[in-house]
Formats: sequence, C-alpha cells, structure tokens
Amino acid sequence: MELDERKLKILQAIIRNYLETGEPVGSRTISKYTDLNLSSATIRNEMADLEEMGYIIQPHTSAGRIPSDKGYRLYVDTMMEDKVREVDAKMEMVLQKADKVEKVLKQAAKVLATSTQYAAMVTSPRYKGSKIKFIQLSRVDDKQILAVLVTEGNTIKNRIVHVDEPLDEEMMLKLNILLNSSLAGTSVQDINLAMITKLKQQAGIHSDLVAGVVDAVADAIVTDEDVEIYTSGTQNIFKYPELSDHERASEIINLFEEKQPLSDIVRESEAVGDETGIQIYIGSEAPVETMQDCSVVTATYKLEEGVKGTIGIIGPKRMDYENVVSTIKQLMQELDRLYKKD
Amino acid sequence: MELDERKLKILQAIIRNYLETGEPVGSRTISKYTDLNLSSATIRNEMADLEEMGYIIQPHTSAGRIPSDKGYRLYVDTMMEDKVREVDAKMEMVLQKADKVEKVLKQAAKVLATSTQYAAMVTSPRYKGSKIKFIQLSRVDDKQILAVLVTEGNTIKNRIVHVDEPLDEEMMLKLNILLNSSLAGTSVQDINLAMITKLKQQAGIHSDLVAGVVDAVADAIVTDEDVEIYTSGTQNIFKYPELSDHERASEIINLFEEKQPLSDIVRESEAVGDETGIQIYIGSEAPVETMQDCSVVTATYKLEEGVKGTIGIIGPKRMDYENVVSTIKQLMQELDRLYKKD
DNA sequence: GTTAGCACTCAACCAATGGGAGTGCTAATC
DNA sequence: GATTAGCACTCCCATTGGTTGAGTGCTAAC
Repeated sequence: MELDERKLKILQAIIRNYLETGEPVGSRTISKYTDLNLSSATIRNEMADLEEMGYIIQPHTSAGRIPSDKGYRLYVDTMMEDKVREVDAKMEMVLQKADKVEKVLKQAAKVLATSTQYAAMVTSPRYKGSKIKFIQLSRVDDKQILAVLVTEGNTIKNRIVHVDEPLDEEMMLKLNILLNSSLAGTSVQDINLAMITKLKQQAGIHSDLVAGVVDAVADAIVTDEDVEIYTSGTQNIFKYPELSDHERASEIINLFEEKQPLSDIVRESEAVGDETGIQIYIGSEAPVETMQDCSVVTATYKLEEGVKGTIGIIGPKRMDYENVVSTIKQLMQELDRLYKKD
Repeated sequence: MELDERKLKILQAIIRNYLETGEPVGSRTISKYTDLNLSSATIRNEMADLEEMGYIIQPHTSAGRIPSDKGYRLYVDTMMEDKVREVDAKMEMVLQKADKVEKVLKQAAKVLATSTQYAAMVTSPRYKGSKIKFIQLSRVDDKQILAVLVTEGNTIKNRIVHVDEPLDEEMMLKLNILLNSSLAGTSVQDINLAMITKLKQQAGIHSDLVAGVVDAVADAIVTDEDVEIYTSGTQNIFKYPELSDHERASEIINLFEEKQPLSDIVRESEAVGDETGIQIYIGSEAPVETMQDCSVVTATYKLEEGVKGTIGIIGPKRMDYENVVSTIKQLMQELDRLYKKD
C-alpha cells in the first residue's frame, strides 16, 4: 500500500490533534477540522489503511486512533515545520552569566523545564581534546602528592597521588618543570605511550611517580565519574497522565536519580548527533528500557573547542516537538552568546 | 484530663498498630490485641479522651483513629524502645571505602534507602574548624592566579583569583611562602582581621592580591554553595499511599530536586542537634511547609574533627521510627569505622 | 468504673445501567 | 471506482443505588 498525499495529510492531522488534546482522535474530528472535505466514512477507510501500515494505533475497539512510534517518527522527520518562535514576552530566556559554568547550566535546565513544561537535564561539560594548560604537583605530606591540572577551559581537576617515599623540594620542582614542559599545550588524546616512556626516562629514579602522575592525569580528564547530570522539572511528568501512574512515575524518578541511564542516552546521542546537534528519541528508540513511554530530545552544546556537553528534554511521546526543538535551539544560541565572545 | 498509664498503653498500642498496618485502628482491635483485658467499649471511651487531648485523630466519623503529630511526638520521645538490631543477614551494610568521600556517602544513602525503604539524603561534608594544611598559588596566565587549598581532611578546594597585572615567578614563590607560613595549621575561624592586616603589611605592594587570596580562601571554605545534597530512593515514596497522590508526590519530588529546602532542614538539625546527633521532625515540625505529611530523621556524621555533614531519611509520618533510628545509628558506626582509623 | 447492646455513620465495593464516541460494513450515490 | 449515508455493534465511562462491614457514640445494666 502506498502512502499518498491524502494519507499523509490525514496522518498529520491526527498527530497534530493528538498532540494538542492527548485524546484518541476519531474520524469525524478529522473530517470536520481539515480542509480535505471528506466525509468521516472516507477518513475511516484511510485510517484503517494507516493503521495497517503501522502509523497509528487503536487503543481499543471503538476508540479513535493515536500515533504509533513509527507515526511520530515520520512526523518528526518529514512533517514538522520549523516553528519560528515568537521571541517576545513569552520567554525570557535570559541566562545570567555566573562565576561557574555549572551554575549557568543548571539555570539553563531550569529555564528549559519551565518553558516547555517537560523535564530537563543537562550534563556538565566534558573536555575532549581540550588542552592542558599546566600541571602543578605539590607535596601534601610525606606520602601524598597533590596533582592539580588546569585545562584550557579553566577547568580544574585534582587528584592525590600516593608515593612510597618522601620527595624533597628540589625533586618536586624538577618534576614540575618536566611535566609542564612535556605536557602543557598537549591534549589528552595526544598523550601516547612513546611520550610516557620518554617522560619516565627523563624522570630517572622517579619514573614510578611520573607514571603515577600521568595515570592520575589521564584518569582525571578521561574519567566519566564527574560528568554530573543535573535535572530540573522532574515533577512536570505529573502533568501527563500517561507518565504519572505510580509504576511509571516511580521508574522515571528512579531514572532521574540514578542518572546512569540518562548518561547512556547522552553518550548515544553524542555519538550519533547530526550537524544540528539535535537528536530525537521516540519511545523505544531510546537505549533505555524504562523510557518506552517517553520521548527524549537532546542537543549538544559547545562552550569552546573540545568542550561540550548535552542538554535535553524528557517528556511524553505526545510532546510538542516543534516547540521543544525551537526552544532548545534558542537556548543553544543563548549559551553561544554567553560563551563565544570570551 | 490526665494521661494515666492506661491511656498511655492504649495510645502506644494504637500507634504501634497503625505503624504496622497503615490503617486507622479501631477499638475492637485494641481490645483484642492488648493484655489490658478491657472491652472495646471501654477502649472507645478512652480513645475519645485521647482524641480530646489531641493525641489521636479520627479521619472521618466511623473510622478508627490515627496518631496525630503530637501523638507521634510523645511516642518518639517517651515510648520508643531502643531496638537492638539483628545485625545478621538482614542487612549487609557494608560500605566500601572509595577514593572519594562523596562516593562513600552516596553509597551510604543508597544503603539507607534500600534498607529502610524510605528516601534518603546525605550532604557532602562541611569543614568547620578544619585546619588548613597548605595553600598553593600558581600562575594560570597573566591575569589569573589559581589558589589551591588543602585542608586536614584532604579536601581540596580551588579558586581562581584575578589580578590586574602579572606577577613574576619570584613574587609567586614569596607569596606562597608567606601564605603558608602564616596560615598553614590554622583553622578558618581563627583567621581574624589582625592576621589579615599583618599579612597585608608583609605582602607590601601586593597587599591587594593577598587580600584577594585570603578572601577567596575564606570564601572557599565557608561557602555553602558546594554543600551538595545527594538523594537516593526517592521513588520509595510511591510505596506510601499517603504521599503518592499526584500533588503530594509532585511537591516532594520537587523538594528533592531543588534541594534548597532540604538544606534548610539540614541547617536546622545541625544547629539543634543533641548529643546523639539524631534529630526527628514529625510533620509540621519540619521547617519546610511541603513536608507536612512527612517525617524526617537526621543524624550528623563526623569524619574527623571539624568535618561533618548530615545524613537523613524522609518518609511518611507513619514511619518505623525504631528501625530507622537504629539503622541510622548503625550506619554512623560504619562510617566511623571507615574513617576513624585513618 | 466497666460492659453489653443498639442505632447510626460512612467509606468501599459491586452490579446494573445508559449514554456517547467511534468503528466497520454495506448499499446507495456521484 | 471513489465517496458517502446509514446502521448495527463495541467498548469505555460515569452514574446510580444497594449492600456490606468496620467503627463509633450513647445508654442502660452490671
């Protein structure tokens, strides 16, 4: 069977209507509120076809139809219009620049949640390919060395390295110079085995320590453990009956607290991400099982070269995709505005 | 009217029963399941008295009684027994020592939530009176100085201080020595105006910078902004019908996400805290309005001198207080075990 | 002071009911 | 051949009314 223009129009009308009302939409509604001038009976026939093709679903006999995941997907891919947002009054998406990036991002999530009425999440930025600005080793006590690492984004990481025997001041100074002269200006990806071997040689008797530091440094940058995910507006899920029965709500809340699954989605989306950086997961498309009834829209933000993270929205499949996408786009611009002119 | 022993016994029976079943308890139940050997009619009379005195409440005519906040309070204060926990199988409260304190604490919250089936929260430790181990200033670039500060608990804080003109290496070294010799070993409370003035004098032309650093240091320690609150087991609230209707659940979820209100409670509890460090808030006793239907049990943990935080449980007023208190106590011991033998 | 007995209240459950929205099918119409 | 009117049918859902059971307060007897 073919998906001719009329079917498309009807499908679009069904989806639009369902997004608005949240109720299964019947043939008569379509017949009345479109400019197709077809009787409900005709619509019914077409709807039966659309159902057979898998674009819509009948929750039960004698109910209207609702879009299936496949239907939503078609809509999102081909039928969605680029809604130009009325930037006026409605949204004051003013992000205040704060001393910490984290604060701005939390703010962004909040704005997003409030403005869309869905749940929002945002990851702290990750530093891929970001260069090392400098490394500072300091002696904490006899057995502990503090390694502080500043990357180009002025992100600071620190790690305590244990040593077996105390190091004197002179040695510390030498190691500091050694590390900085070899590593400053390079990005973590570029630290390879040859480099490490060379470093170790230069360190002489303290090669073990250097190895430890290099490990710690690599670990400090690469490690995901401090990729924090903040959420905002979780309670918005209660606005959507299809998500707020006990079981489902409980699952979602857990999801938001555990964060692991969210992080999975983030990873996924960053891997796939197309040129706009916007990614949409509908129901079972998400790599997380408990999200069957949700849709997720993610976008990758970029603060500066190599420093990026993800911001996203989670809501019911019956989501105002147009609005969400345009809102999220606008927010990205806002973030750019804040950080690009540095 | 007086609260004689019989009334107390009846009240206790009512509360015990209600904690177990969650259903309003009637006179016949009490008559049958206590060793008082009184008929239901007598119990009814007593119950009427208890209600008049404000210890119990009748949700509606022809229902049994449930404890009021006042009733719970009496129970918690005078009738609760120190339940000795069967430490065996039931709970494997094994906390794995991890590299970061935060991890252990998150783990603790999780254990607490799982074991009690309520929601748990934990704050990252705060450093009151903790001594400064050392300070390290490093040059990030011409206008930025990185100040790293290590306290006795091996907690590391850092702050970037902006300077108007570049400092040469020698100056940096001098400042480092100056700061460390004056501040290392002192606790933040002890940094007073006289000390700062002296420091400034010694710094000579760089007094502004020193002031900036001292400010930053003080700020870095005192500031609350990085007192993180982690939660775990939020979804447990769905196990208690009295908390899980949409409105209430929504409010609680929000509470847990905003964290501000939680932090208010924490502050409160730390201010009041008695010798055991355990604090119980029943319903309206909590300083947060949206917690009317909850009870909160908090405890102050102490990792080492001056380094402490709060761990707590949030659940329905119908909470198994005995169990919660004993579980939380046990967890505190476990934390002690982990950190005291350092 | 205690208890048995009784009338009363109220929530909760259940079954029956009827309306409404929507469908699929068929036969007539364009 | 596509479209439409008509109709029987299905299923959800809200309403109703009746019943049950747990519990109470009160009174009178023990």
